[in-house]
Amino acid sequence: MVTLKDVAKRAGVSLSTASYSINGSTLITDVTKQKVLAAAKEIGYRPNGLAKNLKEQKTNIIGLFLSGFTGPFFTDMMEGIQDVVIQNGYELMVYASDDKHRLLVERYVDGAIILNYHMKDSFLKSVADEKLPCIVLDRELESTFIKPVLLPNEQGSAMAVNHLLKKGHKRIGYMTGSVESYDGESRLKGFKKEIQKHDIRLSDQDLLRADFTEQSGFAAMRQYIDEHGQDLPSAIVCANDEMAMGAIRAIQGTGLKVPEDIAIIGFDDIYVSQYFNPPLTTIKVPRKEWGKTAAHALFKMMDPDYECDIDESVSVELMSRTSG
Amino acid sequence: MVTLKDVAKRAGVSLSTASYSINGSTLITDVTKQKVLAAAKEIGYRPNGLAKNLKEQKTNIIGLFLSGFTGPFFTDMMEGIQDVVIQNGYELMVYASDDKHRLLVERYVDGAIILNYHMKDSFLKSVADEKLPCIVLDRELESTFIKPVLLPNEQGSAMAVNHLLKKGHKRIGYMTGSVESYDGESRLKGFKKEIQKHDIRLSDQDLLRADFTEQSGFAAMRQYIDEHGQDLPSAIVCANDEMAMGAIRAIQGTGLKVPEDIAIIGFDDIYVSQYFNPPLTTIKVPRKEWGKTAAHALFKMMDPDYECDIDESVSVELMSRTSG
DNA sequence: ACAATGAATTGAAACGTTTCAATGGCAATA
DNA sequence: TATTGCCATTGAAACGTTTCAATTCATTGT
Repeated sequence: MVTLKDVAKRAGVSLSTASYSINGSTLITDVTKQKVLAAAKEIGYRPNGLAKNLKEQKTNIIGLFLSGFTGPFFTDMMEGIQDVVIQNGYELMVYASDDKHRLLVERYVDGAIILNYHMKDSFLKSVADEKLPCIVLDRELESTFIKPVLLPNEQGSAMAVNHLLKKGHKRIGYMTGSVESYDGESRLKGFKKEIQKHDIRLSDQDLLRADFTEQSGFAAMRQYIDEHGQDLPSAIVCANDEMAMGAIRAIQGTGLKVPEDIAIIGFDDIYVSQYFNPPLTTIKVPRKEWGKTAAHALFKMMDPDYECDIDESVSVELMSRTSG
Repeated sequence: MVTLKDVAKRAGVSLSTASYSINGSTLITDVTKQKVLAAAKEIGYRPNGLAKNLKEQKTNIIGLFLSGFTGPFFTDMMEGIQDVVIQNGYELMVYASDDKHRLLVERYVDGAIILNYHMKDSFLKSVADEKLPCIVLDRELESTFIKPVLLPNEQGSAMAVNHLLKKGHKRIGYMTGSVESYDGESRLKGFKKEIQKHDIRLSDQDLLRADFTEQSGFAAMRQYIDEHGQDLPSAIVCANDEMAMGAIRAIQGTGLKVPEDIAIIGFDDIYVSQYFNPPLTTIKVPRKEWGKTAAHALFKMMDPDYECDIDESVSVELMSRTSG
């Protein structure tokens, strides 16, 4: 491996001069600098990031920690984060883990954005510190070195409920996802709150549980219809679009019509939703903006004087299409 | 920052004993080991990955280097790669860059999978070496430390052409993406080859160029129809599904019908395609398997004795739906 | 009782950088 | 000519580990 030492030897200067030259210090004369640069090029020198990081106690990398790459939801958000991170002279590295979270524990990053239900609150608290501030996107945890940037899930659910009430629905069901998901649980909470607010009774029977995938939505709905025959709500709100799509397919499969027999509202407004048949009424989440906001918040933690150009807070919007 | 030194001091042993204990060496007695582990826990010791990596000249990280996170295409592939990488005791880190590619140059990874048209062949050649083998997914470059794992694009295009010929089409157009894309160009090449093989004339006019996004497909098609009025091919093959969907929307927008007036075939079989209206006929790319194959190939380069459990080669399949 | 064996522990070098502090040389000033 | 001050360069320590080689110490065999 070609090291700075080799470059220095070749250029006939000391190690430190070589280092200064490579890093463009003003101390070094141009002629020496050129000599070093030429030598580096000749022997194909590449700086060793690991050594540099060890010395500087800093990687210039921001980590995005996910529980998995699955689902169409995250790419927009990554783009948003990436934009801001690059703009600040850092790199973004995306990482999915369910167990040891090594890259976080072992300080591979200068800051982290967390959207990973596999990480326990206590784990995050033990890991976040001055040199490694964290933004959490999936829990309400807050401390000196941990700040949440959350979606207005409850508000979104309320929008969906009100939309349906306005259309005259009297009995509204809900399909929720896995319990581990913060977004899932807070969407459910918002739904229940708004239902109560309007003095509507919500029987346990009308609360379906699936796991956010389309398949699970399909299966849950199919089973629900099998069990409760003709005694169905006239509308169902789903905790995400994929389950909504699964539910719709299940309903259609039994000969019922959406939205005529059962209206369905989703959440997220993923790309497919507008093309689905029928086009999905849903709560739009501005994923890219969410990512940007998170990244800005992170840089603000890393540098209290940091100036965000645009720090929009995350808001949510009802897309009224055909399905509900 | 709590270091191993602190742990050693606290446990009343030497630095090296502490290190051996943490790493579970059999040399150390259990009682000492426990003492060290307890001390580590008490003061909240976390190993410093950077220091470790520097010493070991190895990160246990595999990098996936993309040009961007955009588009629905990549998540499946990431999953495939992730599975294999984890299974081998490594971590996967995903990274998008268009310029300096720092994480690759500075040896942050032990191996790399490349799908990034921003990286020049010469750059890759200069960067790949014994300690950093590369799998390329987007070019035919091959050397001792670089191996390609490619999609059978030409074969896929041929399938599409033959499918259309069998349906009686005599004049088939093609919508291609940006020139930088290997997949795009080889799909085009396969199309031309198969067309020639059947002695069909392909006028330049019937070759549309867009940039792989749905919008660009829409725009290109719209303009094409505006310009060439009634003189249209009866079928068009598109280099990916997104453009196909854009093209279909443009066609439908002028009152024409798909597939009755113009048949459309896409490429990739992204998730949306089956739900599109009309459901998209397309060439299915097994993205997850592609990822797995690439990862296996990489580990084989990193260790010639590496045994893959399943090393399927990548194949492609025509999904005959409604659009073409 | 003493050397030989072996196990447990430790000292110290190394990984490739950055950067502080020290050095050397040279021109300008006195 | 001797002193000052500046500038370019260099030596050496440090970052937190791992691991080879050396050391200590108890145990065994003779």
